[in-house]
Amino acid sequence: MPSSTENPSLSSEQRPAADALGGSDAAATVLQGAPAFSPLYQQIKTLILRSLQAGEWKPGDMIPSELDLAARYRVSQGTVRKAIDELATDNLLVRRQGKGTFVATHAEQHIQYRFLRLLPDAGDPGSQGPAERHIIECRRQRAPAEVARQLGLRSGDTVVQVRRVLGFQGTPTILEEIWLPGHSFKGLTLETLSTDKGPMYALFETQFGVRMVRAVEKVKAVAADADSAPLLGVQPGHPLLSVERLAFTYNDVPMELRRGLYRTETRHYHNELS
Amino acid sequence: MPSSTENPSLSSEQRPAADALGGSDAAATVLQGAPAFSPLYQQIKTLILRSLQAGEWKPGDMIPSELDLAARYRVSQGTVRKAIDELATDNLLVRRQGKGTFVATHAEQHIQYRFLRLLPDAGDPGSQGPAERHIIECRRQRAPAEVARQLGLRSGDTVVQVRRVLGFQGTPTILEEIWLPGHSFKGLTLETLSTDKGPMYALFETQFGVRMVRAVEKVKAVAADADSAPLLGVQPGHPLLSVERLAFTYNDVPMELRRGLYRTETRHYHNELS
DNA sequence: CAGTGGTCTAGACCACACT
DNA sequence: GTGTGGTCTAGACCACTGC
Repeated sequence: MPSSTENPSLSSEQRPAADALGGSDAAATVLQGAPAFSPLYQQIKTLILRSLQAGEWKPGDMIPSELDLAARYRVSQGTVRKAIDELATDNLLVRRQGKGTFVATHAEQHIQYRFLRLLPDAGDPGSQGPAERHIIECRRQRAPAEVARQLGLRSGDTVVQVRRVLGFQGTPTILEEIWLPGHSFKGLTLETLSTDKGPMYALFETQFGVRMVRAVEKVKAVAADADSAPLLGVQPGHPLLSVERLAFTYNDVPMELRRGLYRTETRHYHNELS
Repeated sequence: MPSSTENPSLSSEQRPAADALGGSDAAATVLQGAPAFSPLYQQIKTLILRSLQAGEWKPGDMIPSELDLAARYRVSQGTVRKAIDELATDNLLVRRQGKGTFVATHAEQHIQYRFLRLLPDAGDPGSQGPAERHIIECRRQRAPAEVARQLGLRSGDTVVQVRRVLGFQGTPTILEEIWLPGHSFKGLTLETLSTDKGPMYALFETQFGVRMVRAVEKVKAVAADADSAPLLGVQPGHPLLSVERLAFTYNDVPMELRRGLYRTETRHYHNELS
């Protein structure tokens, strides 16, 4: 135990929360001007987040126990607990009683597609086996202006473009166009994608160290055009769901833009509101 | 109020009620079969929920302070706190520091439509003022089989059917068909609906004591049919978003079925995934 | 000022998973 | 049994709101 002067009323100033136990300490940060009050557990949350970004703990790994972290950050278990709680509700960590707390991953999640909201109208979702996948193409090119804008790239930067079709029980159902920053996805090839089984986001984690954390989608109704229609086996003009997804890594950095066309004759986009 | 509000029954197995928790219990009850362990804060949550359902505290009301509730249920403040925390993340309660904890309401929420996910493609959501509303009809009838099924009614029970159009800046955009259990919405008329300003869900709260708590939606792409097209000012065949919403009150009781057709030329259905 | 929710601590004990 | 997360308590103090 360090200096017995660990007095309980540390809340008035920002606690440095010495990262390693090495004890850089006592350097109470002075809150000048604007910086609003930030509770300790928020600071802990940020520190944990930083370790996640830095790859100190990788997807699927178990992170140190609450007591270990409490010792490391020099706070009580309850404070660490609250930080982890929030990270868990954000789906960045997964708690498992009796075992430990783990870094969330897109692999090993018994739900095949974590972000895909398309469900069959009837029957349970798991009943129709995995989707059939056909990669149409995978090439590197210069980012179109709109793509660059959404991915936070400079217009002209290299992106990887992937096109593929997903089918269920022999019926082509989803046509997707995916753009990824070339810089972060060096070496992604059609070969890689075609060979791989399992969710694409799992591949991104294992092969490129990129973990998608959250996403926003814009959904519209559109008519199938001459290009898309044959790939989905419908007539031009057929109504399709257009789903544009922007997915983010840690720190709200956009890392993927995905434009999908969904057939919804026997499936629907499912959403829960509260 | 009279002191009749005594401690409603907590599961006796783990809580000897008032006495010191020294070691007096150990009443390791052998409940075999189903009844799994239920933490105290969950029981508290259920009790609070019950009070909400019973209307002891109405939407907009302030509920008793944490310390009051802790005394009432004979538990610590922390336990009440955790119960309230969960109810707050479920959007059933709203905490306001320094003021109190309040029952959530659809009125007074600066967001006009709590469940409506349709946003303009560009510009901020609040910029285009309120929607223009036209009630087409409001009548009582026997529930079609499918409607009855989803609302948990017997086929043949009375339902209120409402049809209306919402427009933005002069453009009809949403055509909705709404079914409500007749039993819970006695006295709902076209007159009432037309006169009222503000969200329909707010009206439901104030006039009928029905608070919608959560909802699930099924979204599809469809083609405008001959009936809908003129009401939305589009050609038959025009692609529209079909949004079927089932909304629930407390206790997951279904209370509204709503089928909407959305024009999405300049708007999109927005969704956040995590 | 008093009252409310919000943070933090320290310690006890319970439930669960592995070995 | 040991180690993990999960629950519960009691008490202290902080931050915000309104009288």
